[in-house]
Amino acid sequence: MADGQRFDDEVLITLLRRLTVESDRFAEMFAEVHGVHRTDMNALAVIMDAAKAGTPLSPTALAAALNLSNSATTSLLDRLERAGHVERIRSARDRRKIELRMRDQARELGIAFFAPLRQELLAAWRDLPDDHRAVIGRFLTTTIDATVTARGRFVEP
Amino acid sequence: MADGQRFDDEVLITLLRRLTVESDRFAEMFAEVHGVHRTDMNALAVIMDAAKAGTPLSPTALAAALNLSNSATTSLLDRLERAGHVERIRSARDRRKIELRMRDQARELGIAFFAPLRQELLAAWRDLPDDHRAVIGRFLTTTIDATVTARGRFVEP
DNA sequence: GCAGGAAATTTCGGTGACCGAAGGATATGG
DNA sequence: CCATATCCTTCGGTCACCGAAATTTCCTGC
Repeated sequence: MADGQRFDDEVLITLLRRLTVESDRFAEMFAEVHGVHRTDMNALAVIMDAAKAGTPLSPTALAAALNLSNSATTSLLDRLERAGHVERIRSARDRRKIELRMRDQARELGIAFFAPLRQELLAAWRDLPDDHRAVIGRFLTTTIDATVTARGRFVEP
Repeated sequence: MADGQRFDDEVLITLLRRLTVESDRFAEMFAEVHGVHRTDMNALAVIMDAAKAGTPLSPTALAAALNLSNSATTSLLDRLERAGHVERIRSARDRRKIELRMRDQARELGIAFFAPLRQELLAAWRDLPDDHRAVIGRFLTTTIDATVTARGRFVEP
């Protein structure tokens, strides 16, 4: 019965909405289980991305990325430092600046976060042939672009 | 150069993550522009879904759906009622109960929320043939299921 | 038909994340 | 060196949220 379904625009939009809602729930549940806030998870993700890119992150840059005030970012970093996820290091060249370094603990938390989801996703996609992956990849890319564009429309319509 | 890209598991996971991040940002920005909280948006979505299903929603059921305490839900409903989005109606049969009714204003807010995004998405998908839509639809469905399963693994592993 | 308990919601007091403004500390230009 | 800018933190206040107690209404056994 399932295979006969027509995937018109409405159905795709509904599926997209369900996907984002479920992803959100997953992240929220994970944060709750591990006793951290959603904001903290997002902050760790930003810091981790910066570490991957080799760019040491500053509190101000983090605040901008999270759309958060500087003062709120200070207490966020207090929390993360107290929990042992992050280290504040005064820059040697400009001693006003602070560089944020992740501790291994946080990296392990990130892996623990994604491992179960990752495993399920890989299993779900195991039999996808390359041409289907190409279709899906282009779909995701254009959909991401559309979302970004739609957000831009609000800021400067 | 884009068409030669290989969409292996890693690439798809990255795209999926970017998609959820961008969707989140879109919702957050919309909430901020309209002076409501994220929680309020989620609450309106739940209430709207219930209205579509024809099931009048109670504050307690809303609290459960939002994973929120009853007292927090009370003040949330105070906000929504004060803003004119929702109406509290005492149930005629059981006068302890409250039924939540959406006002047209909130429905219009929801439409205003989705309209720009919807327009962009439809444009992005305009030329998708049916067989591609089927591939995408199955992908989204299995991915949603995988996410739900992964969340279940945490609760009772 | 009424005492006692259950159910649905609200009120109350307290906690903590967040914001804006003011306050150091360090760097840079004249 | 003094003035100004930059970066971060501290401070006081606001508001969403929580847990527990209070309120209103329903239901059951006697």
